[in-house]
Amino acid sequence: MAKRKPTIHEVAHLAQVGIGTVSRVLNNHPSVRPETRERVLAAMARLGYSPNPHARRVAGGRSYTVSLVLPVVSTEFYNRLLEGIEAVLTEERYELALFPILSPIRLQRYLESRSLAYQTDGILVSSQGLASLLPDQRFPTERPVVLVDAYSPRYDSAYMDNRLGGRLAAEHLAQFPGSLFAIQLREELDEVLKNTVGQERIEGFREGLRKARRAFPGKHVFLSRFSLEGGRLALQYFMRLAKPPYNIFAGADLLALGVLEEAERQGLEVGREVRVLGFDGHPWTAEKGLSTLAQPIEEMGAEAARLLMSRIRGFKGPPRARRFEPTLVVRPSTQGP
Amino acid sequence: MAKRKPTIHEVAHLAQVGIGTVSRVLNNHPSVRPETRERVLAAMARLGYSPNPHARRVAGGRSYTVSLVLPVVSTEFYNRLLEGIEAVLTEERYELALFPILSPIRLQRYLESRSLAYQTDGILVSSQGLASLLPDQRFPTERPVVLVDAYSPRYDSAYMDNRLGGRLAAEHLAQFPGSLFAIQLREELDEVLKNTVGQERIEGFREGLRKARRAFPGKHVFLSRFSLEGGRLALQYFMRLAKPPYNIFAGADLLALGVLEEAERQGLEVGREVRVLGFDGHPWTAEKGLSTLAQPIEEMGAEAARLLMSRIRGFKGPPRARRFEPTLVVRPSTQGP
DNA sequence: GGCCACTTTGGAAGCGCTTTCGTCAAAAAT
DNA sequence: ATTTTTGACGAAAGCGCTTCCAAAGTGGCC
Repeated sequence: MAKRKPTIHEVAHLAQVGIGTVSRVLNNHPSVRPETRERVLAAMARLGYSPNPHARRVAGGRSYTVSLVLPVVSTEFYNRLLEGIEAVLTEERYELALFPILSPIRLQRYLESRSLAYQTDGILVSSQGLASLLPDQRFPTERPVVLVDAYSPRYDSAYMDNRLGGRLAAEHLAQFPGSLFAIQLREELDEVLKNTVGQERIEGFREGLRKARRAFPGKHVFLSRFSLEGGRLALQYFMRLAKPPYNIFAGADLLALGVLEEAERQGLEVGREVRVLGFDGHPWTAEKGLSTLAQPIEEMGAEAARLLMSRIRGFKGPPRARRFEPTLVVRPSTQGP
Repeated sequence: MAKRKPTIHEVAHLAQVGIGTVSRVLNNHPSVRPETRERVLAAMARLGYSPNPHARRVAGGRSYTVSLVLPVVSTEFYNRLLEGIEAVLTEERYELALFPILSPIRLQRYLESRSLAYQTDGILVSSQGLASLLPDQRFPTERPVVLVDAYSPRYDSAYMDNRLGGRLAAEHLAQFPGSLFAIQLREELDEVLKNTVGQERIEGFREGLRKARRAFPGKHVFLSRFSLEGGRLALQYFMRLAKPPYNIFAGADLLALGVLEEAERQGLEVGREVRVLGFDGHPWTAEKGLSTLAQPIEEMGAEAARLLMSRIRGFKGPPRARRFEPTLVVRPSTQGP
């Protein structure tokens, strides 16, 4: 009963043009007169037309689809990353297929799957952990690969300078009296999928403190999973080590939030006795008054998508690297109430 | 340079048959003589042929793809669920597209997307949280929907009887001396995406204890996120409430593991002073000696896939419900070392 | 005014399959 | 032995698009 979806022919008929012209409008081909394009677009709107992607694919010999391989970890992070990627792809009339890698086995299976051969014109691989699992030689199929939130000299990469973030954290916190502490993020996933961001951030922090000539003993680092509880346990641990004030660099916003909660429970005044700085720049940090290192995640995603599209279009140059910088956002949690 | 992939024509030529016959072999059509089928299969193997899915789709007018909408939570759970689903789909020569819903917004967007209209012949929606977000009237497109790990009278459902699991836990733990405790799982995600499994399990537990005439005050329930730390904090909390032995029903294996770790730190003997029962039946519970309520997750996934395939094939009956039961697996954590 | 070089357009060919239709031979029924 | 039914299969007709090619239109320039 459901009436068939309109095809390119109906649109062509209604707009009084040939099917070739309709197709050209669909693909943003330059040689269509503006007024013709208008007519065609109007006809498409009238009919509620949208192209059948499968037909496009078989005719065009391409999939018009890009896939994203991602570990399943921080949802908020990926939410934002996807925003950026999709913004670009939509413009390009491309679709996105997600491949959440829940285990190394799945990555293997994905790489070998027929999906790759047909479904995808290019592949985005996110996270250093997954990137390091990529085969050394060359990718199984000839599809271009771009790394996002990861770096390798062998592939185009769009990555975050976590080390710089650590240094900025150090510069900021070093100005306050009291001892310095850090919570290092340890990824929860499988060994093989583990990320290196936690380590990088701490290394940068250490580097910055050295430059500022501030003491930072090894035991002042608390290793924690990505969880609220981790932040609470960290503050408890720090309190056994030293007296206030505490200046804490948390490897992630969620950890910093845990610190805030625990500080309240312990009756410590945030911004004076406990200063804490997060990492990520999630929207909710604003309302919580949490200082943080904001990451331009969407921009990073968008740039990765652009790099991939240029490869799909045939770009052949050597691997390109795009570095993104976190920026310090100061809020009450590190400047008093 | 990459030589073109072989097509159905080459296979037909090599096997000395018509292209129609090759297609029939591909689709398990009954009217092909076994020896002919052999010849065709041999030819496909020789050429390394695999059909172009896009061409199938445009010619067949179907997508040969099913999509799974899932919240991103417990990785291990979904890992196993996917095993079951894919086992069935592979047999059916179907593919699976994943739609991890990272936020309610994304669900909305997905339901409205063109993807649904073309990419998918049917939809699996997992988790009660997502299921309850489905539109009340009817699904946007006419595609069949099957719920997995969720129940609704309006859709075919394959679901786990979590309440039964709770009752089994109660029966088992009630036989031991000492007080009874429970850790209730609270999902971490957005309010809207939250699951009800934690609540169901505890309700069943409560029910079972009532039947066994065992006391179970409200404060004996510790509410926790899905994390190792949650289990540790829970045991600390219970220790403030009562003396050993503790008989603990943890709403998830990971929480139970946290209890085990904390018990060791506190010097409590597992199996005598602390008895703990998990939920899920993950592979690693065996090596940890953890008693658990094993869920037939793969079977549930497979059954959901079957329900969906039958709908895709045109089955029109009223919604069907398939209930799956967790089974008690007793290990040292609840029977002494 | 006439010629050339673009620009714009219509339509046919083809992408690799599924499916329908008709044929032919073998099996079953008369 | 003849007719009818059935089963196996080849060939052709699409599926809805992209793209190529040739034709028509447009303007600039001498």
